[in-house]
Amino acid sequence: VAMTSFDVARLAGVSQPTVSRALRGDSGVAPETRMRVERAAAELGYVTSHLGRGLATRTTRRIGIVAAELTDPFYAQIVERLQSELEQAGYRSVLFVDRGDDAVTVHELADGSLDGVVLTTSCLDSAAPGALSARRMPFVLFNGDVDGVLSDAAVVDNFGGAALVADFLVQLGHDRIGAVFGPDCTSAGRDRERGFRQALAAKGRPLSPRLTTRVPISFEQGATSVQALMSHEEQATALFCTNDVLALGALDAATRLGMRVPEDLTVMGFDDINLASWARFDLTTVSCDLARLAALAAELLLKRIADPQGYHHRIVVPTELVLRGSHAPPPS
Amino acid sequence: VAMTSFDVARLAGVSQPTVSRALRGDSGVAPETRMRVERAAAELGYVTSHLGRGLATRTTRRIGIVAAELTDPFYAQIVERLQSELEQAGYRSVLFVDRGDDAVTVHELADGSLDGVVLTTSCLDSAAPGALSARRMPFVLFNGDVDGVLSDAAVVDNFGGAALVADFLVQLGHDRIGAVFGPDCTSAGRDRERGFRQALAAKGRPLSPRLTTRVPISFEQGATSVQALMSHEEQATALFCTNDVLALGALDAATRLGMRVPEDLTVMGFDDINLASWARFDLTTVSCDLARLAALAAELLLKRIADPQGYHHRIVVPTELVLRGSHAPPPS
DNA sequence: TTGTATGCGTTATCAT
DNA sequence: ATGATAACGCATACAA
Repeated sequence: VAMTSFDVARLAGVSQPTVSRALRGDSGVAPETRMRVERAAAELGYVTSHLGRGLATRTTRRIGIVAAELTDPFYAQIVERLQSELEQAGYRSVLFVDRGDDAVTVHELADGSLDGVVLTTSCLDSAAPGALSARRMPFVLFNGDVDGVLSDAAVVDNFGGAALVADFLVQLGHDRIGAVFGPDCTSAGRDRERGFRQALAAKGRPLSPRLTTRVPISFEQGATSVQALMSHEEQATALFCTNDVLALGALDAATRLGMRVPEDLTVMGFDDINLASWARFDLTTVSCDLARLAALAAELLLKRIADPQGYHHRIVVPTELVLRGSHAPPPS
Repeated sequence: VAMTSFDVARLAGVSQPTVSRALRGDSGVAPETRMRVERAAAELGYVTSHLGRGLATRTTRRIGIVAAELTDPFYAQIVERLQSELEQAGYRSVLFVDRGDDAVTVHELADGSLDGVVLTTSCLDSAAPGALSARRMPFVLFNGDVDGVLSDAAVVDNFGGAALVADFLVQLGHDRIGAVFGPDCTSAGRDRERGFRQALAAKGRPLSPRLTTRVPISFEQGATSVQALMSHEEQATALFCTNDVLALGALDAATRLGMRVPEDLTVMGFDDINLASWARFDLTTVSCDLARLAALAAELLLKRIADPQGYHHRIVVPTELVLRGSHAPPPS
């Protein structure tokens, strides 16, 4: 079932380059010739070879997406949005899963099989962005900044969003406020933590270290954090989890421990992922229009591919509080 | 930053084919030569071109995964598992999202950029499997059969699993049993429905049409189904949703309607996705080891790629009931 | 063990 | 408007 443009050419009675031109809709092909070629191609079930075209054009219409495990609903959601945006622009997505062990090397991304890369898991000190940059490989950072590398980025107002949470909790009257932070190696994690701490400090309510923990991001870690924090004698009345996945885990653990949310414990998240609005969670959180963020990231990347020399852009998407059912004033 | 094996060859003082051989670990290369080549390659930051290699070997080490939207946690989970299995075997995954509009055409899959395809969304009458088969393109069906096409497939015992649910509900004492079925165009949907109906009929409890509905598969559809079914005067006391995503939607709607699960309503699902075990859902469901199913599908596909002429295999994975907290005897 | 020559399937450049 | 020819970057058969 081998099929090349030569076969089509023979059947249509033209030369191979003419087949290439006709099938691509190149101008300067006689309408009648084009017809013949298209008919021949259809008859043979011919499909242009991706490899042949790629080698000749030095382009692949493929984008690498580096994400965490898709069992993390945050990543499932943004990969879905990125793939959709890229597909609409005629690009296919190659999925690279960063399972934390630095297994995604630059070699895999820079073997000429990709026109560009979306990085969604980069830390401040990650090597990939710098390496891609050095190779002139187009890439964009999704909600992340990296030290010392000029790059395009679409990021959330992480600092401001976290500050909104702090102000809100104080306003509700909470005094014993706890927090579950994610790793501080990412700019998102760092900024959310800083925003929260600074806003609390500004209200004269500095965060107690004993009501604070830092864990890898996962549903399970969110759950175990609650168990740990709630075993103190001085229990928090409100808990800020720096992202929704941790918050959902916290809600789950609270349920298992027989605590009522929000009567016994206020839980707040960040991201407003799909699950947050489900009735069983009804999570009060910080929304940042992830769909728009993905669209912006895709757009930045495609612009970079089209114009490798252009100025770099860093777009910040604003945040807002979404009040649902997981918050309340502290129990009296 | 263009870099070819010729550049490496020149720096190492050898011919281009020698570079190819040395870097691939081909036998018959002098250790000292190999050293020189490797050093030169490292110095230049050379990476073998995927397109060049692909064109020469007629192989790409890439697999297409056709799945539904990743916001469906079932698909997020299986794509994650498939990607992981394929990655371990040295293959990368290209993600194709079937958004229901038949947008994934065979042309996209058969342009020579993929060594094989995993189909997870095929209906009984889908065109893709037959077309891939005609083109001798390796593919495997994930939990699905297709009419009239010889193919490899890893499927769940859908019929048996659904029968387990029927027997269990009857045993619990339920009399007014309802069901939310998915589309009957897939073999999984069809078999689950048949298994459930036949097992109920065998117990002398045929399914009442008024307590039955058929909807596309999504969280939202599961929710609206409950609203519809529960507005009858004759309310069901137990509801079988033919997959967990529908069941989670049902739970969500039940919560919104102020119904208690399982006191007022028993809800059962099928698949045992990750979310089913979260405390906030605690869904009683049918488990079928999705991780194993994904591993089997990947294995079948890789075997097919290695031996295109081999016999086709259809592997059926058994099911078992997982009793959690969403079931109870009917309210008296 | 290594080098030479060729082919993989396209697009692009140049003639005609 | 079309055809001949040369890349694109690699692997492979063959020669040395």
